[in-house]
Amino acid sequence: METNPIKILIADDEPDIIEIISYHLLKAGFEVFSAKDGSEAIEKAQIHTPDCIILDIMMPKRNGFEVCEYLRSNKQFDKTLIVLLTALNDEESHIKGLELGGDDFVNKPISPKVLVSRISALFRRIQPSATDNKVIQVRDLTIDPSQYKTILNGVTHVLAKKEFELLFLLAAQPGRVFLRNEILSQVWGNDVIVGDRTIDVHVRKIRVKLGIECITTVKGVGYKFDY
Amino acid sequence: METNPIKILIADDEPDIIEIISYHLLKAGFEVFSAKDGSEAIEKAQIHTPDCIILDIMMPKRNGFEVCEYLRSNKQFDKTLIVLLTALNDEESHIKGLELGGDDFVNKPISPKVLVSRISALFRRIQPSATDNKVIQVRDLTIDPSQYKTILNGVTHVLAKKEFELLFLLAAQPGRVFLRNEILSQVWGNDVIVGDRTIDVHVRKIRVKLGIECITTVKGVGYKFDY
DNA sequence: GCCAAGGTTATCAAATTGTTAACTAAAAAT
DNA sequence: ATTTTTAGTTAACAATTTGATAACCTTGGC
Repeated sequence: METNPIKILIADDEPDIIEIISYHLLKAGFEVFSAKDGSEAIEKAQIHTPDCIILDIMMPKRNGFEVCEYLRSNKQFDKTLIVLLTALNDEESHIKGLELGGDDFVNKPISPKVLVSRISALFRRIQPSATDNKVIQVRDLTIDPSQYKTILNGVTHVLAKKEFELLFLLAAQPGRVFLRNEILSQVWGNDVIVGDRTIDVHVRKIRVKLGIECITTVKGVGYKFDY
Repeated sequence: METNPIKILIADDEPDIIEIISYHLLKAGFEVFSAKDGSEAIEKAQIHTPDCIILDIMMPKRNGFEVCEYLRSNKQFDKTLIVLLTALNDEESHIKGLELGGDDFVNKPISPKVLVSRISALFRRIQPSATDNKVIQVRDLTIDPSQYKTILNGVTHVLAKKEFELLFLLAAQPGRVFLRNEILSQVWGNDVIVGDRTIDVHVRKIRVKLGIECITTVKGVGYKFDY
């Protein structure tokens, strides 16, 4: 899976702030852009479509509130996190910032580490859960657990639940041999007791339905996905 | 869709804090539960499965960090927002709280209005699809949630509320299989207990009313929209 | 040939879903 | 206020699909 780095734009009129925060963001693995005022922030945002924008509220040209409002009126930045940063420590600004669509509001002075930590927490929350089912793609075979769907060469093959789960288990680690015991505990669960031939029968059904040799028998050991 | 109020659990050993924050949360339309220590927080969390938990860090029995860690080790609370609240104002706690899985970390004293505002911002961010009422258009089928209206091939079909909500849920992510549990919690809500056949009956009504094969059964798993 | 391991098939039981009708509660109409 | 309509739910039963097993077959090694 393609793992482009997460892009963050930081807009502040104090070069020192930009420098120190950029440093910490880079160290945390983000890709960083910067802007020195509100207008530049909008320009850079349009160019790079960052995943997160850190906005100082008091900036020349256009202040943070204005930039935030502009971004939120644009569908392009729907999913862009906005972190507002300010030396003002008043309740009104705080609430205003959040109501304009800010995702976080942080008072200066702020430890760069804490800021990075907060941003990471936001990303963690909005990212689709890591436990989400992942699509397996091998040559012309697609196995999609979120749809319980197996597509071979453009044709959808409908597998029953157990068949699908068995295939998915094996295909998740192509080449690896799964012992019969492993297969039983993963697909059937630990407390279920089924007979010796059950796995074989299911393997057969998969072979028949897909019509390809994708599950290899390893005699005396188990089965592996090999395609 | 499901319009049950958002549930928030607040855990703090100072009754005054609970009272004032509860007041503001209730005023903002949330349903509020409270706990006076860490153990009670966990109990109440298990009973009510709140959408957000506000945890004071310094509490008797189990402190906020411990509760946070416990919640995060439980899949049941995957999607539960955790806001950590503390009078300690040190960088280490702040980072620790976020790394343990907290979604926000707020220093006391905090204006209740600001706190509510922050929580609302978090919900706004994580529930983008829950609030957006987008029209779904697939071939000659239009599903318009703003009007609770389904148009197939120019003809308007009137679906009842639950029928419509079920169809909309599935159609919002075509192809994706929704487990029966997911459907129940999305359309009927977490607290409602309905019988096994209820979903089937509603699916049938949709099928009959629309007269097309748009909902596919995935036996042993759930249903998906496929048209 | 004999044995062990796996393959194949048919069959039956169990699980799951589909269908219909009836009941209840709420909303709308009279 | 009463009746009528509608939506939602449930129960009972039918239909279907899936899963498991037994029985038998095939293959390869010794």
